[in-house]
Amino acid sequence: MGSVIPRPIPMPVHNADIAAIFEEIADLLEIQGANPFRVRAYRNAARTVGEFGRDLAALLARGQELPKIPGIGEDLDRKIHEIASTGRSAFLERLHQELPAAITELLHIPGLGPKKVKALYDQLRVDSVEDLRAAAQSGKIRDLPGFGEKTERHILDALAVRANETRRFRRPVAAQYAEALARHLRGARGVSRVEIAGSYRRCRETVGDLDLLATARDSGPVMARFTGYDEVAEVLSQGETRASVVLRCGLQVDLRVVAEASHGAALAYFTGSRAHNIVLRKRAQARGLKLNEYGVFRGRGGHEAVIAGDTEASVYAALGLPWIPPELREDRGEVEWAERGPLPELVTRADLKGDLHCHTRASDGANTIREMAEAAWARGLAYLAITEHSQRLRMAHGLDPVRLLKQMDEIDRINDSLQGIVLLKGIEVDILEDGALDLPDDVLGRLDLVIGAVHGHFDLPSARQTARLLRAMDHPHFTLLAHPTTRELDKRPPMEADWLKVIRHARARGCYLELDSQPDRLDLLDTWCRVAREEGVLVAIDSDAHSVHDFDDLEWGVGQARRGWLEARDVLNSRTLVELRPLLARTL
DNA sequence: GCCGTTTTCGGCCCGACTGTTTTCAGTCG
Repeated sequence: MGSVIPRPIPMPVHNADIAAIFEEIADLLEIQGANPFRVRAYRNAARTVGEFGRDLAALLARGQELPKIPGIGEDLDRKIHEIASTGRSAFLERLHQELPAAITELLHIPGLGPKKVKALYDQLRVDSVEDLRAAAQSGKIRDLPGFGEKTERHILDALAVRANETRRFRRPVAAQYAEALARHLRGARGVSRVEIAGSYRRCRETVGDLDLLATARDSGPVMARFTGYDEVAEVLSQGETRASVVLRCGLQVDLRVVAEASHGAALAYFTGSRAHNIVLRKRAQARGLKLNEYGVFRGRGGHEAVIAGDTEASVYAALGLPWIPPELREDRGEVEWAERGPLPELVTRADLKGDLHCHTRASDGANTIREMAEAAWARGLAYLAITEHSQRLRMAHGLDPVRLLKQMDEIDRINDSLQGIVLLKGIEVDILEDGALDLPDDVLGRLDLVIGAVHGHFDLPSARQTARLLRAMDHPHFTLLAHPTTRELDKRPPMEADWLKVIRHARARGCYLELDSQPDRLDLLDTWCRVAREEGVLVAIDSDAHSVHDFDDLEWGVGQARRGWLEARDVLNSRTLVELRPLLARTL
């Protein structure tokens, strides 16, 4: 048989692919010294497209128009069409003829920006990390104009660090370092408060660095206490009001010290996001005001008068806005919303009345049913669903019908003797490759709720994955889709599926989506939480606890839900047990 | 490249720190 020449199959193009192309165009234009605002237009477009809730290529493939997206004009609209249909951009390919493709990786080395990268390329033909290392090691860089011995050494240092990869820290891990350091700084003389700002305060699932803000009359003592902290491995920079260090764990921490009168403006500024800050500043400018980390000012030159800055609320008020919760500050339309009407009253941990997903020793958990019930009760929960794995997950000791029926009897007995908390009978049943469920109907029908979950075949083509999930939801006893996209941070990307279709199907079938609070899952993702809310599908914020300690993870899930604009009423387990029961009964 | 209750052209967020300079450009957040 002759060899078959495979025809190129067009890869599905996702918003992230379009964003990556725009980001690369921005990098190359910046190195070429293009108009910085043109560069920014591409970067903004990359961010907005990357975060956009609907898959743009899929939209276009169905013959629909692109929705109006702020920052996407005629030209970028055309480029999105091109990338969506071909997976490529002719403009990017033209740029690649002018500059080597690998050169953009040089921009990611700390200390090297577009100007220096351009100089290295023009004068030493450096166009890759390997070239850069060779040039630095042979001492050629120090003689370039604008460079020097220190720059050369910093490049070598950065390349050495790069070998162990700059990593982001999970929020709970960052929390341990952040809280301890903040406590340490609060002990400095003259410090009235220390707060953790940045992406940490915005409840991002991971943080790249920590931003601490201290309020003090005199910055000296707190600066000294910061750089002298015994976990500091290196001081990157240190001035009067600002310093950066790297902790031994590799986490970078930036500290800013401001006066009491600037506390609110500085807290807003260092909480970000950068895109949100830019929107606020433009808004200030449009009102004849100036906003910076010291306050809101009216007037110019030597006649500036401060009109706000001591609290965040005063800053927002000066711009004609209500205070916006940090979790919403991503430039995803929050300022427009704040202007037009009330912002959502975001769900809090205290709103959660129960938890619909946990495991015990019967499958892969560490504790008994009673221990889990008591731990949940101690954390203020009034109901808890026991949801073991099903038989297919042999490794997790999944339950077959016989063991499940036995456990249901056991739950009945324990419920009789429990005070203050009620156990619900459930299962985390495997959704098989074809969308069938891993246990027989008559058994599933006897449970209070059925959580369906994908634990294998993660990489089916999008259409098949979607069909699999829809079929599972069609099952008459299906209640809740667990960790819907199955992503695990640093381990497994979200599955490919038509999530809008999945969400709408959940709505049509009267079932729900889960936000799994485990720190490396935090799945449903924030942007899809928001779509679920808009589509009227309730989200259950569950711990997926495998031990009594894991109920504390609910805090991380709530943070993610807040980033997804969820209010208590959008959350299934904000209901009391009496309100919940009818919602668990499938009627559609 | 985008955008318009000042504008279809001319704007586009702001400040700290470092290193290489000798008054400031580049980088970063």
